[in-house]
Amino acid sequence: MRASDKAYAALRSDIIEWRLPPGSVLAEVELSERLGVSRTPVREALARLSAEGLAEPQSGRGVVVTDISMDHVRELFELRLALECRAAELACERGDSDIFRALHDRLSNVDALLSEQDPDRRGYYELVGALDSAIDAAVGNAYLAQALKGLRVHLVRIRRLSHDNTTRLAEAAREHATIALAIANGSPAVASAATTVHLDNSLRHLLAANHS
Amino acid sequence: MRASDKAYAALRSDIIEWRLPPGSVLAEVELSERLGVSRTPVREALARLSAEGLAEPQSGRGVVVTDISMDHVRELFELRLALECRAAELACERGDSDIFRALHDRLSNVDALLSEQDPDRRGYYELVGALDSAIDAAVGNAYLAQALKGLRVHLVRIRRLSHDNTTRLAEAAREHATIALAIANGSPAVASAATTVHLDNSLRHLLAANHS
DNA sequence: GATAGCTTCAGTGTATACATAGAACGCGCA
DNA sequence: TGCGCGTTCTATGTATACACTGAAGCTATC
Repeated sequence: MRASDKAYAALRSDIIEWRLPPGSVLAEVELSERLGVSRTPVREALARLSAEGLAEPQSGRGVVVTDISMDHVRELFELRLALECRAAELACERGDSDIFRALHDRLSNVDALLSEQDPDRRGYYELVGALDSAIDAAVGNAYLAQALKGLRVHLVRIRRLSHDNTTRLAEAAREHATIALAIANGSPAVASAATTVHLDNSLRHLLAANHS
Repeated sequence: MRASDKAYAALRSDIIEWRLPPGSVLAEVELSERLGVSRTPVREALARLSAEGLAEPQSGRGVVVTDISMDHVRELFELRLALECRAAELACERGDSDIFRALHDRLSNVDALLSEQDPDRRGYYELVGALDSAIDAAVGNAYLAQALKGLRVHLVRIRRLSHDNTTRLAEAAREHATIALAIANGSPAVASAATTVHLDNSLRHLLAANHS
C-alpha cells in the first residue's frame, strides 16, 4: 500500500468518525510526523480530501476540515433525493427481483437487526449499505454510482448528528424494506415515492434532534 | 498563480478540447518539461484531474486520459437527467422570474444567436452557460451545484462528438427557451418535462451522429 | 496611547535527489 | 523456433532541502 493511500485512509476515517471535528486545521508537518510519512504523500491525501469536500483550503493557506451546518444537511438531502430516487427507479427496470426480495426479507426482520448485543448497530448499517450496493449494481451507471458514493461519505459523517434511537431505526428499517420491495416488484413510481418518504423522515428527525 | 494551478488549467483545457485525446498517457517528466514546472505540481494537477474523472491511473502505473464511449455518454445523460430536472424544479420555486424571462427572450432570438459571423457558436454556448449559472444560483444548493459542475466538464468534452448543425442548434435553443420560460412561470412540472425532452433530443442526436 | 511600518517566523509551494517497482527486451535453453 | 527467466531501464513513489508568502508581534514615531 502506498504511503499516500495510508495517509488518506487515516485522515478520512479521522474526519468521518469525528476524531477530527469540523474546523480542525490539517497542518502538513504535524500530520507527516503523526502518520510517519513525509509531507509529499500527506499533501496528496489532503488534495483528495479537498476534492471530496471533506476538507477545504482556507484562504490559500492551510487546509481545514469542512464545517457541517444544518443548512448543509438540508442541501445534502436535496441532492440525495434527486440521486436516490432516480437510482431506485432505474433499479426497478434493471435489477434482479430475487436479490431485492431477499434484501426486503432481511430488512423486515427488525428484531434480529436491532438486537441488544449490537450497540453500534453494525448489523443495521451493513444491511442498509448492502441495499445501497445492490441498487448501484442494478443501475449499472458508473457516473451515478460515483455521485452517490461521494454523497454517502458526507452522510456517514453526519450520522453522528442523528442520535437515532431504536424506535427510529426500526422505522427506518421498515422504510428501507418498502423500497427494496418496490424495486423487487419493478414499480418505479412506488420505489421513488418510498425513497422520498424515507428521506423526508430521516431529514425531519435530524433537524428535530438538532433544534433548527 | 501557483504552478500547480497553471499545470492543472493547461492539462484540463488540453483534455477538454481534445488536444489530448482519450487514451493519451500523461507522463510526469514529459509534462513537467513541457509545462516548465517540476514534477510536484504536475502530480498535484494529475491528482485533481483523476478526481474529476478526466484522467485515471492505469494499473497503478501512469495516468491516462479517460475514454469516452457511447455507453459512457448514455450513462452521463442518465445522471444529467436526474440532476438537471431536479435543479429546474427547484429553480421554479426559488428563482427570480425576471431573470429567467430575460433569458427566455434572448434564447428565443435564434437568428442573432446563430449568426454566420460566429462559426464557433460562442454566443450560443455562452448564453446556454448563462442559463445553467442562473439555475445554479436560483437553486442555491452548493452540493447540487458542485455535482452539476463536475458533470458539465464531461459534457463540454463530448461536445466535440455532437457535430451539431445549425438546424439542431436552433432547435436546442428553442428547447432551452422553453425551459427558461417554465422556470419564469414557476411551473416545476413543465420545467422538468422540458428538460427531459431537451436531454432526450440531445442524446438521440449524439447517438445518431456516432452510429451506435 | 495608538497606529503604521518593519522584522521575524511559521508553514506552505516548489524543486530535486533517491528509492523502487513494473515492464520490456534479450539471451539462453529446450 | 518458442518459451521462460533474468537483467536493465524507465517512470512513478517518497523524502527532503530550499524559496516564498502571509501573518503576527514588536518597536518607533506621531
